[in-house]
Amino acid sequence: MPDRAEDVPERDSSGARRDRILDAATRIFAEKGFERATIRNIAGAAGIADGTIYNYFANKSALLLALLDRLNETGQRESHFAAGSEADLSSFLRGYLKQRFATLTGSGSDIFRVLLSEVLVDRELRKRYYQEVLAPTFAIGERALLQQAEQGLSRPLDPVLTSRVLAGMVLGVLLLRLLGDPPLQEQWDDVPDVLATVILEGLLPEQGGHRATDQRV
Amino acid sequence: MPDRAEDVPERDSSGARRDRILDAATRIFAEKGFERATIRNIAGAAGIADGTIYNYFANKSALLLALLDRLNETGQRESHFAAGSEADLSSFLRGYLKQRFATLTGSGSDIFRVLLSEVLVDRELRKRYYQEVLAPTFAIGERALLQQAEQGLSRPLDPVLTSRVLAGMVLGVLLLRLLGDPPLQEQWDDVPDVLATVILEGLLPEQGGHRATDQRV
Amino acid sequence: MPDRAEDVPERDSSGARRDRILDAATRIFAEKGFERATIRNIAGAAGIADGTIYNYFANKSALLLALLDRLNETGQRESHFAAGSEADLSSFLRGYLKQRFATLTGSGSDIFRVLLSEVLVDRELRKRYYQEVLAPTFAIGERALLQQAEQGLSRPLDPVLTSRVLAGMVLGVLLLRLLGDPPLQEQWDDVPDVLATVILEGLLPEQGGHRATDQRV
Amino acid sequence: MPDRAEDVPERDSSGARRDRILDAATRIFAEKGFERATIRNIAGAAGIADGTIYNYFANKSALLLALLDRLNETGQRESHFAAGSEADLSSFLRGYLKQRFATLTGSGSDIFRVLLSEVLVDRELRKRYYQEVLAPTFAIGERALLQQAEQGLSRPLDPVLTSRVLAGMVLGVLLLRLLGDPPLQEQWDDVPDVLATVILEGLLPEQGGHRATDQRV
DNA sequence: AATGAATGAGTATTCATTCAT
DNA sequence: GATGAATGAATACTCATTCAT
Repeated sequence: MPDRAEDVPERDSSGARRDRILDAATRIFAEKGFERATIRNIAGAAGIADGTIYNYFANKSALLLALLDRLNETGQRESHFAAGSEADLSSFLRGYLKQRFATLTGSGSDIFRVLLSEVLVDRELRKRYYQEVLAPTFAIGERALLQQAEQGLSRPLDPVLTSRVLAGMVLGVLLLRLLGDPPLQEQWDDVPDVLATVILEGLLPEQGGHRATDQRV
Repeated sequence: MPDRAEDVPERDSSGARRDRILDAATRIFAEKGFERATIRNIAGAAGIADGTIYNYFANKSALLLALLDRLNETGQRESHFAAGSEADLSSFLRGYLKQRFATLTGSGSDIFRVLLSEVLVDRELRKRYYQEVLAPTFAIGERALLQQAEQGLSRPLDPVLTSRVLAGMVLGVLLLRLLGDPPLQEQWDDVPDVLATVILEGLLPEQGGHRATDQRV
Repeated sequence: MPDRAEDVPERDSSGARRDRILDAATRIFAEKGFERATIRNIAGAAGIADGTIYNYFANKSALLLALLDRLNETGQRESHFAAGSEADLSSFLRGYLKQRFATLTGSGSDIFRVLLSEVLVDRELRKRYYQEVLAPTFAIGERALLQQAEQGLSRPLDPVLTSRVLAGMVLGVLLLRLLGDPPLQEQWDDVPDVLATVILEGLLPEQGGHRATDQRV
Repeated sequence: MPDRAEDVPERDSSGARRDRILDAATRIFAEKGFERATIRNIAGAAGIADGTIYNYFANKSALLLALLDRLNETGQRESHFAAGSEADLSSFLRGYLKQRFATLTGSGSDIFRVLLSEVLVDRELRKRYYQEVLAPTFAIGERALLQQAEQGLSRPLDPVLTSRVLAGMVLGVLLLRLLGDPPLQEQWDDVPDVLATVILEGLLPEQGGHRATDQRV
């Protein structure tokens, strides 16, 4: 059984141990929330002594910040190709949605849940989250919307608020999934398309019948 | 001495004292979050002794649940008239948005923030929140969307997912505001209309130019 | 058994409980020193729960400061009559010595030992001790020495350094006793007179043989 | 590379490294006190790894004991010549004072401060300090006083208590200096003479006016 | 009902010491 | 010998909850 890395901790490089701790923290934070999780819980889950955590992180809060960094790295790695696809609005949007949904689903969604929970309630963390995650996202969104509008490819809506509305849609749907909505969990793969359709074409029925993108679910 | 109610709490009816406590809890929870708020903080803010809180609430968690109930009551009171307005899609949507934005803005947004923070991280509370708040909302939304679609007033999108997408939009935009986004805080009054326009007509430019609702910001 | 106050803690006035805690702290500090004494030790010795200590003192350090205050109060109470006796040098000195020896002997010596131990090593506490205890003592000593010198009742030595030398003698002898010197412990009552003789007349043999005070041991 | 010893510790003889550690310990102990100093602090100050200290000392306490030994060695080395000078009382005393003041001033005073702080509070260390430092000092003092008295060179005071009183004076003045008294720090060089004068001749004014030693400050 | 002192379980963090490399 | 990561016992302090008054 060579791949039982989880159970046989011996031989850890320093970076690997740091990762083990963050993995454990993710698990425990996801289960109990940041405040209710204890260092002992996390150390136990990581299979190390309490004190060892402090060889890698200054304090409990630093664990959360490290998770934020992790989320950021993942997001940036994945947004590389998204930045290049500035073709038409429709494919840009679908690309963006896929990317965000990918980042914040799976194990990333656990991190996101705890992080969001704390961000809502910790002013300092909130500021950091805004600067490192939201602001860059908005900046990209505004630029893309502006480009689209200039080329006549989208309605001339206020790019600032519109980027918020779009990001909010993604965030909100993700949030509803985190809150346990069964349909969103079961049909999660269909969501990007519904979302894209609503965003692109709206709820109102077509009047001319000759819109470019027409996607229904 | 009727107008000393706020400053000099003496002689409170039992219900009024309960309310005082919940008001204090709202304030303190909003400021520090549920876990970091202490019973002593709340008692102090309410101008009573620590122990007195336990005459009105079984424990600290019960305070949070009571706040959830409060939020529910407010929401239900305000959704009465919204339920009746099943006119056209546009006015239904704008009505719905106004209502939700009203409920979750102002002092309600503080409660919402803490509640959301805990809901994300407490399974039991999450279940309750889903059953008491989200599920009813979705039910109303699905029914309304179905009606609209049957009458040909909206595109025939999946009402289940679409209701999630719509609710998610509202939730997401509110969340971004709670996370401190300056544009959303400064131009909050413009948001419902941008949201409505995107939802109703989408981002794509009009092709026939004769859509019923055309609202730009 | 009405005076078993130590064993039957029930019915404590608030002040009495504070005193119980300080008594316990004195005992434990004396036994193990400030740093090695634990709050649990002290609470146990006081017959109360750990947390209760924090209803009376902000933290462990506050216990030490309170002991310093206690020592101060005792000292001041006893120095009342000493301040009045500004008769001749000999009786002033003997009065001063008796007073100081009294304050810093018995249960006071335990407090003094711990306090001194910490004062040596804690800059903040040292400053406070100097301002509250030593500086006032020196001020009194300098004034008295000056008076004596002006009236020709003492040699015209520098009052500033001489007051230090005198205070140092007392302190030093006390210290040697605290360090366990058997002769000082056994013949403690004789010490003030030897001290007084040395201070007043010096070690050198009399040359005129007609000095006022001549006391040997 | 002979002059890089201080900055670049590489290639230390074993004894030199031991000394480096003790020097570092002296510095750190003086700054924070024994209990609040950490092995890591000391290792850092010595420019070595934490674990290395345990190749030279059994544990943290052993560092303190080694410092005590160091102080002893210094004291004994310097008391050699003092022991020989059994001329007259005055020069004996002044010699003794100079010697003690020299030993316990400068870098020695830092060691002394920490040592004293711990000695006051650690029974075992206290016993050792008494046997190794105080007892021998008293023995020498008693013998010297007896000699002086037998030769009629001093008053016939009890040599046991008088030696304590004399040692106490030195100790006490030093202590007051350690406690931060500004006059003692600024006029430290004048102190031995004031002390000697008081000890030899007392405070009382001369009556015959023809004493041998007459020293004022 | 109101009070607030008392409780004591619970927790983040520190740090002397060990030991594999 | 030197290293420094790992250990885990130890501890000050907090705070929800109780209950005698």
